[in-house]
Amino acid sequence: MKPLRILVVEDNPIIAEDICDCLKESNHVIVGPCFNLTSAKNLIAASDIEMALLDIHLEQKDDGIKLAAWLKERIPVPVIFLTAFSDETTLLQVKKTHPAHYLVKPFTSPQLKAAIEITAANFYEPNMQQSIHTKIMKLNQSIPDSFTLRETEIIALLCQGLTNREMATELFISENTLKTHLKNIFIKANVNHRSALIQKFL
Amino acid sequence: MKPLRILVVEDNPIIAEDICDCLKESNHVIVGPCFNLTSAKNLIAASDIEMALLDIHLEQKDDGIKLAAWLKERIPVPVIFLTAFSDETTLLQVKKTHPAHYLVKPFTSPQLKAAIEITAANFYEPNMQQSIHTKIMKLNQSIPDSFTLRETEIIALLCQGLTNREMATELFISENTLKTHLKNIFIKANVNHRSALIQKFL
DNA sequence: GTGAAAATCACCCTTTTGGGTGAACTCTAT
DNA sequence: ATAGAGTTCACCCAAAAGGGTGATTTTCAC
Repeated sequence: MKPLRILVVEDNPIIAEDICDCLKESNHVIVGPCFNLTSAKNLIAASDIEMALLDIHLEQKDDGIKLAAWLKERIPVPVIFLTAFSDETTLLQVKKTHPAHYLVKPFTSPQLKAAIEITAANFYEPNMQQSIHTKIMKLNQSIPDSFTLRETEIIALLCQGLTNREMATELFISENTLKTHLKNIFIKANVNHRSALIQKFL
Repeated sequence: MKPLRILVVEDNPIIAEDICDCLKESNHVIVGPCFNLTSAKNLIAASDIEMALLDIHLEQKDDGIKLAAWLKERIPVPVIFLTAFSDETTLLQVKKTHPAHYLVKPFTSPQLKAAIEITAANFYEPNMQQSIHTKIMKLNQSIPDSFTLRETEIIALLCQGLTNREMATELFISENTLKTHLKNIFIKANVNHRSALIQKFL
């Protein structure tokens, strides 16, 4: 897989070393390691990072969580927490930051590697087609008149930013037919142009 | 947290028992446990599940992955893999299914609990979406000619599915001016219609 | 086999968008 | 002061999309 620039924030030097060794094996570029909030923020400002491995307990008990929240506001980057804390209170805070992954210490090198791989795949190789279908199905349950199979296909293509002609070609139907479907879709989704529809699904 | 109906697929009875004990502690409803592909599919058909804990190695080495792929096509449900396999080949397959979490055996009860909590939060308490402005800024770094302030404003509105007239009204400028901006945006983003633009950002 | 739903297609007409050109009027940094 | 970037606006034309009506064929459950 493509090497990523990964921020490492871990105040225990021994664990930090382990993490860095593991990252090096996978050919990732380590940003850090750093040991507290301020140096982490400086590092983030200085380098483009693509993933963050954060320890929760730094100077304060919840610094890692604060950092994750701060990061979330600024850069769209997946966060993996690495922590010994799995108590209810911590978890409640953690959940709010919607981390990509959560590793409870002690963890093994394969666990870390797997977590990084999965996270990277979910974040950087999203399966667009799939998720649109999923969203349509979800919406189908809440809408009185649900979409037919053909209609969901068309919505999926539409959400990829295709024009009517492109979609018609893709589906081997005439542009007129496609427009008919589109009209029905708009009525069901209660919108009157494609942008609004895309906005609903994407 | 709200109890979830969780499908458990694990062919090792001892581990299955451990998992179920852990789920019971957290007040979740166990669907299963079951031990192979077919019974899992039957269970899924019979009951509405809200999460799936899948062992990868069932009868065949990759049954869990197949099940996850099958599930993904049908029901929008987060999947957590529980497995001893963390080799490259397995991981490659796993990544394609975009699981919510991945636990390498042996794992502890707190690890499992944390994984479930995080997964549930990510899936059922959806994260506040990254502001479009943030995404634009991110894209700005990778684009030779970056967007101006006014342009980012317009992109943000466009991504909300507004028409030209609506955007012009919103920004107190004429429709012609808006169109000029839009033209520039399209050139910079290298697209030739709004849907493709939205798709790029949303 | 019948009826309903889904999918296919053709017109027509209006509105919206996309794209080209040209031109002011701010700012701001040199 | 002035060059350049950014914002504002107008006009024109062509292409695409939206919306209405009507009709035929498939498909599938009853």
